[in-house]
Amino acid sequence: MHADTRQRLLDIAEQLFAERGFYGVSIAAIASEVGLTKQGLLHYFNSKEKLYGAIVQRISDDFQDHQREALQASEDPAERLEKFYAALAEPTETNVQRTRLLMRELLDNNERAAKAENWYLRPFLDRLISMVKDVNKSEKLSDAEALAYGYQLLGAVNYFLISTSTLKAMYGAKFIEAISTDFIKNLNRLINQGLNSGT
Amino acid sequence: MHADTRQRLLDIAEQLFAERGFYGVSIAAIASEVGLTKQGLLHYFNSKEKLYGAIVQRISDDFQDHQREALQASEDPAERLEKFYAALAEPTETNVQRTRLLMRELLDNNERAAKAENWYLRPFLDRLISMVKDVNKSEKLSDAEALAYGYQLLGAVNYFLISTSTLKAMYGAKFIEAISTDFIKNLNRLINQGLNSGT
DNA sequence: TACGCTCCCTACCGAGTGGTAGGTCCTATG
DNA sequence: CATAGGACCTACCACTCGGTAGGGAGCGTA
Repeated sequence: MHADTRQRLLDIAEQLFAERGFYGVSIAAIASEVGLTKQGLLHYFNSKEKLYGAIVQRISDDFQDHQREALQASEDPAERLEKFYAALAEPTETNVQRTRLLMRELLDNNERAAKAENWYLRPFLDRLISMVKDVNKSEKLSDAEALAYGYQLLGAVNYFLISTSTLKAMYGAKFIEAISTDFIKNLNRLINQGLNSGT
Repeated sequence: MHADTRQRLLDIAEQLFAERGFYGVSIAAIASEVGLTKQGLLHYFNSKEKLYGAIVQRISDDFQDHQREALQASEDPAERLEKFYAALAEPTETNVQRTRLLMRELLDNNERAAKAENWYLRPFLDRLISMVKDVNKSEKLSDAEALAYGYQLLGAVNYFLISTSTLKAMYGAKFIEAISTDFIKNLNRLINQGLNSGT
């Protein structure tokens, strides 16, 4: 019961973990933000790791949902890919937040990478590979080529998303908004040109 | 004096910070790795922040040195850009390590972003803008367009670098090596096509 | 010999960490 | 009305954190 408190816990913890990282946030801080004591939190998730894991899982699930939606959004594979990346690049607050968190996960995951065969993003990437391969079937891209290509765009989008706040402070909000526009434009160009003009 | 110990301190701390993040490493852990006590470390850098700052500064300086070298490596602006990104993408251990650390900095910097006008990467980015603009002068790219473009490639390269270890665990080392080859190939194609085929 | 300086140590501090033990209140069910 | 269990509390545990105080060994200089 009280799934409400549980949700709020996840929401706020997600935000804090995204901003400060796993070691940068104490469960006491999270709890107090929700209006609980540390032990109130531990009542729902009996360790810090469990809480963190639940958050990553939730994000991963949502990501795959969005990916499935993108698959059904259009008939044209190229357009599908465009929409997919456009959705990823959307500078929503929660989107930026989650990208930050996943980026941190990717960095921290390095240590425990041994168990990464079953990494939560595996199905996400597998689907990405097939999406890319669908765009230009005549070329018969290998899985490696497709992933290399899809990962470049993924990196471009994610890196830009987590940079915007810093860039804004550096160059001013207006300048960065201009960049955001150019960014998407450029991205779509890369998607279409990159895949249609041979290896 | 004893610049030797100081260097070893910086080297090892850089490695640990890159792997586990600022809050993930204690100065005691760093010191013991070097063969010192915590207080031996504090003799050289009288706070954790100072140590971390020195590391970021050192990386930043080296990056700009490499950038300057790239500028003098070739006469052709496009080729210059190619070499520049190729150098960034080199999967050296130290290169990967430093990319990880800088990525973490970028994530953590969000909180203290207010003071980012003088961020250590500012000159690096400014130079990048002019490098991109040099490639196709006839088009007269705006600064925003140039940065959007340069940043996409920057993100693609950096994101891929920090991902390799996880990807290897997921898809196997052989597959990822294949991707690395395709990655550079693809990157160069993006550099040339992206800039020469109109907005 | 005396002095001061660099390098590095042991001992210690206050604050904060994740987690446990045990209890109280509230509500739903019998 | 009794009881069981979920939700949440206070109090506390053992431990780690970054940082300070102070001292000692080895050195160069006077």
